[in-house]
Amino acid sequence: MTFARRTYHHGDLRRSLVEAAEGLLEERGAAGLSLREVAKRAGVSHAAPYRHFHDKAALLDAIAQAGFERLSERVREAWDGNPCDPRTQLREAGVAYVCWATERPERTRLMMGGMMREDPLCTCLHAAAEDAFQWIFRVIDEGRSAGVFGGPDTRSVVISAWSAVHGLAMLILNSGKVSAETPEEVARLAALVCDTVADGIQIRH
Amino acid sequence: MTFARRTYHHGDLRRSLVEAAEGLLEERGAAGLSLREVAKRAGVSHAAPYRHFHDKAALLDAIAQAGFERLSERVREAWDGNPCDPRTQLREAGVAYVCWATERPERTRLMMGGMMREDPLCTCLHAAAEDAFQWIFRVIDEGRSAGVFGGPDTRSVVISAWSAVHGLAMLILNSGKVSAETPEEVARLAALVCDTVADGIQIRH
DNA sequence: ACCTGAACACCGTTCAAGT
DNA sequence: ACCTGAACACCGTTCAAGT
Repeated sequence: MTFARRTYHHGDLRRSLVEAAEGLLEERGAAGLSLREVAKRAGVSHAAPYRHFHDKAALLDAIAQAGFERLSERVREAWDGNPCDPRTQLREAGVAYVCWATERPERTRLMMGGMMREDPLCTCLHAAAEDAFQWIFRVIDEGRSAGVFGGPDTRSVVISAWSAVHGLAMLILNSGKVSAETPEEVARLAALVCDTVADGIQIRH
Repeated sequence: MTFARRTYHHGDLRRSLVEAAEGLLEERGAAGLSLREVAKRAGVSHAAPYRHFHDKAALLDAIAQAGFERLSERVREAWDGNPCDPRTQLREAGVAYVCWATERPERTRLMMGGMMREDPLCTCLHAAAEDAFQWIFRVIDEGRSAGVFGGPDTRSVVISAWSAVHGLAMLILNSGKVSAETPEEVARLAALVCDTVADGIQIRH
């Protein structure tokens, strides 16, 4: 990738640290990730990361934030790809959400495991999460405007739909009771859960 | 509670350790819980806990297991309290699940945060979790037998219902986007989500 | 400006030794 | 049988010092 360092200065240490941390995260989980090991893998001393991140939490925040941006992108694609079809939009957005989450177990645990409940130091992380969740809101809102979905109010329906999608991802990841070995099986379950919710919020004629 | 120790022998150190750990858990979370601090609060040396637990994970497992037993009890009560009424059973079981979980944030994060994905050393933990989840299965199975609920098969319907209930609890706990400050608000949202699922799986006449 | 090396206060875990 | 105290190998974080 890059030829031997000529000085003790690193080219782009911040990026190298994030990449090393992402690798270590999927290998050992957030609890087993040590900043010293990250620094070692990036080829610097254990104190060097503090030039780029205030502390360990700040590095994990950066990884979580990048995760929300990518998840957001995937859900947006499902929205874009199925215009004027709220039921399919809901199913495809849900499938994208659950597939993305289950493909990256440790990253998802980091993002969804309650790291966001801390001090509002990192507004960027909250903004990235907000943006990802925004697309689910739009799917429901558009469906209600089109007269396909009903329910008492948009917020209530969003909570129901998002709970089902998010819950399925968490159960596959953490419960050990909902087995979905292949990506196809994950997608099948996600579609099933989304269709059940769609049946529950659909206006009947 | 107990009068001064006469010897360096502790009366029931195992129990004391669990209680100290439970307190520390809700105060600082699983990541901030140290075995040395638990030992200090129980009034023993930092090596003493190893007489009763193989390692830190074993202590956390014991706490998680007790949690599943209590959660199971609450869901079972909802089942018992509403015989021959699957729709109400589902709603009340869901409300019990979400309320219990949100009342004990750190304990629930410990139980549901992926601790169970480890080696099958602790069969007791898995059995306790299995038992808790069993009641949701029964609610759906009974509802399908009674001709109230439909769906392709019981397993699929259970996954949809459990996903919605579990997902709501996780979103309230971890997302920072679904706010439910009071127990009443939590119960209202849980009932709403359960009713949406019930609408989705109900057989229509 | 960017990184190093030593230092500090913590960890989990082990083990010989005490009662 | 049950607990202690010292010891080991790790942590995260800080900071004077180097280039």
